[in-house]
Amino acid sequence: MKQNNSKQGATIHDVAEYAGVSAMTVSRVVNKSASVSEKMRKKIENAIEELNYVPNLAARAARTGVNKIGIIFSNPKSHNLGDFLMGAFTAGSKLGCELLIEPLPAHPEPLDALKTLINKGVSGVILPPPICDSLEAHQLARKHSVTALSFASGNPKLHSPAVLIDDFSGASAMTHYLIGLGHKKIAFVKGDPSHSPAISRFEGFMVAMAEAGLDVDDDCIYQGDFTYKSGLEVAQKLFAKDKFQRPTAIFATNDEMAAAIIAVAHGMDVKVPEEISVAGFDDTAIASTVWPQLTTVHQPLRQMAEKAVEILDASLRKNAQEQKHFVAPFKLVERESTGHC
Amino acid sequence: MKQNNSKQGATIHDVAEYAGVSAMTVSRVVNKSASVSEKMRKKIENAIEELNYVPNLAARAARTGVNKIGIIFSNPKSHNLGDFLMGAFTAGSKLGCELLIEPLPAHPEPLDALKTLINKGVSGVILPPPICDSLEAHQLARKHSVTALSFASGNPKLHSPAVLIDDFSGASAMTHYLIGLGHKKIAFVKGDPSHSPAISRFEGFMVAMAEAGLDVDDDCIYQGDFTYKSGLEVAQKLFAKDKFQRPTAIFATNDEMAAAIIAVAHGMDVKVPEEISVAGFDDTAIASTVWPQLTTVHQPLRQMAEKAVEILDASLRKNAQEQKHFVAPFKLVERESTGHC
DNA sequence: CTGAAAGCGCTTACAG
DNA sequence: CTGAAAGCGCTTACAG
Repeated sequence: MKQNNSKQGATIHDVAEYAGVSAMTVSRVVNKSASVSEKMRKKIENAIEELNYVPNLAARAARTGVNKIGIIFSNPKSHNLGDFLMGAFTAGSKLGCELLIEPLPAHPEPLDALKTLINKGVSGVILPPPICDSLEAHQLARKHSVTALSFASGNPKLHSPAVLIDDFSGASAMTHYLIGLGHKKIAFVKGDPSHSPAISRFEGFMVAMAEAGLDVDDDCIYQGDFTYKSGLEVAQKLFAKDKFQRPTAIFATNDEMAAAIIAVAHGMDVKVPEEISVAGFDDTAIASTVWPQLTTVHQPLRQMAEKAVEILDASLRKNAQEQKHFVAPFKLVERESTGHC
Repeated sequence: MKQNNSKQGATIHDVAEYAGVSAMTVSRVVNKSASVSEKMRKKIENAIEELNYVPNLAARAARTGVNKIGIIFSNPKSHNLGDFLMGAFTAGSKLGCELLIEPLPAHPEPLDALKTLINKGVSGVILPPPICDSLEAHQLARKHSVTALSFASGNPKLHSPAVLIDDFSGASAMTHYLIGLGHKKIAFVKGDPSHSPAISRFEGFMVAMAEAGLDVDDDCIYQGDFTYKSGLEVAQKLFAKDKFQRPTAIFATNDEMAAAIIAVAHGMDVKVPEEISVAGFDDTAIASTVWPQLTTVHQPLRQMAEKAVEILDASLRKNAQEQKHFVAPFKLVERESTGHC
């Protein structure tokens, strides 16, 4: 069975011949694995360009072994798993590394998931909240020479790689947006306090309100835990209030809670956004499922996952000169759940 | 950088030596690519077992080229993408084949997605509804000798491979379950009629009702389109009815619509399941997000995706004696949104 | 039915 | 800094 490749693809030898050097030197340039004279590098880079050379990952892997990267994730039912996996696997197949997924719920202790991955021989591992903030996890990884990358942490370790968004600024931007719409009395629903991004988002909200000279009453701050159900409970308290006492906008730390608030509003005949604006955070699938669709802060999970895999892959190669912390841009997504006051 | 493999792993030569044959013959046994005498096969199979031999996929790919499998999917925001990708990539990495994902929304015409994949050199492609039911799509694939697998079609082509659940029986089982709970007046929300599973599910409902000798009033059948919003609209009509005229249970063709119905019920102060039971279909993430959590029919997407990739991979190898149609078992998942009448 | 040889495209020592 | 040789583990012709 022959390879069914339309572009037959140039090999390292084609490049070598074209540039008039040995395959060895081409390999060195491609992998940045040793110094090559400026002159040769130029010639080779030109040949690569000209011949449209792309290294054959399978051949490389046959010689080198595959780079295994572990991924721990907490919630198999989460609404953003699809995006995350898409990004991770896109990068994985581009770079030719093997991805091992380890769901947290399969283990009694979170650290066991990491141990399992280490035993399977990973060279790096992606850690989401809250395990990305666990010192033990980082120590365990380091002990086994496994690079641990904090993913979407609100509080990344300085000495280890991280991919994240600026949660503080994201929340601040959303708050300013609501204020810009004329809202003065804005409620906030906190997330699970053990998740570091929840903290940063809350801080972003508070600081933005202070910047605008707006007070935040204690009774406008609700404690949620990121679940839909907790959003339901918050909404029930919120809408039990007299209409004129109520905040005119509510900003929830994630989309699931915001979606729940909309659901309750719908049932209590409170019009969204006419009577109350509702904003979420993350822009997961549920944000565009519910109606009215949620105004939220988009977290580019797909690109973030790609980047995380790239960083971990690079950290194992010689040319590991990648930046260690990658802060992805968030984006305010204005949909139908928010409006003028 | 050495491969960081705890188990160093036996090679084909180790197996050959252990069995006292040539590597060539081992390869033949492993790949079932040519006939080998019973005696040798036994010896070799024993050696493989004994040495715990697993073929090195990278080395194989270096020689053979990778098997590329295309995946078309319709909705990047769908709630079950995560499960699906997880299964597909699990199988992909186990079998050493490359997966190319092509989102439908990226193309003006659905067929363009397929053309793109064909141009990229896939040997097989996974087609979800509704494109799996398009004759043109199958013809196009066949014309380019690409194997097209229908995924979760309600109406798979007999001559081409398919992975699906028995939607008819799933819907029937759910209907019988509701009837068993004492419900007599059961409403049904149809799905997008261009999706073949929607049809089968409706038929399953109707037949089950007939089997139980229960009438289905025309005004108990609602037309939805699988979206949350359509569920919202159905719910508004439904709950506008007098309490004593209303059905005591409603069965929606998918979870999103069922979730919307619960949301409206919540707001109109109709207790679920005390006053109305709500059932969904698919068991996607949203089913266990909402509260009360949805009683639904679980479709094992992860395993189905794995199977689909396995079938497509096998169809390219010599030992393509796999069954062509794989019907995965559905499961009735009883949660809190349904109860006694 | 079985095997010795050559090669997939790349990289790792080893020389210069 | 550069290259000729050998080898990663497997499979494809080619012989017998």
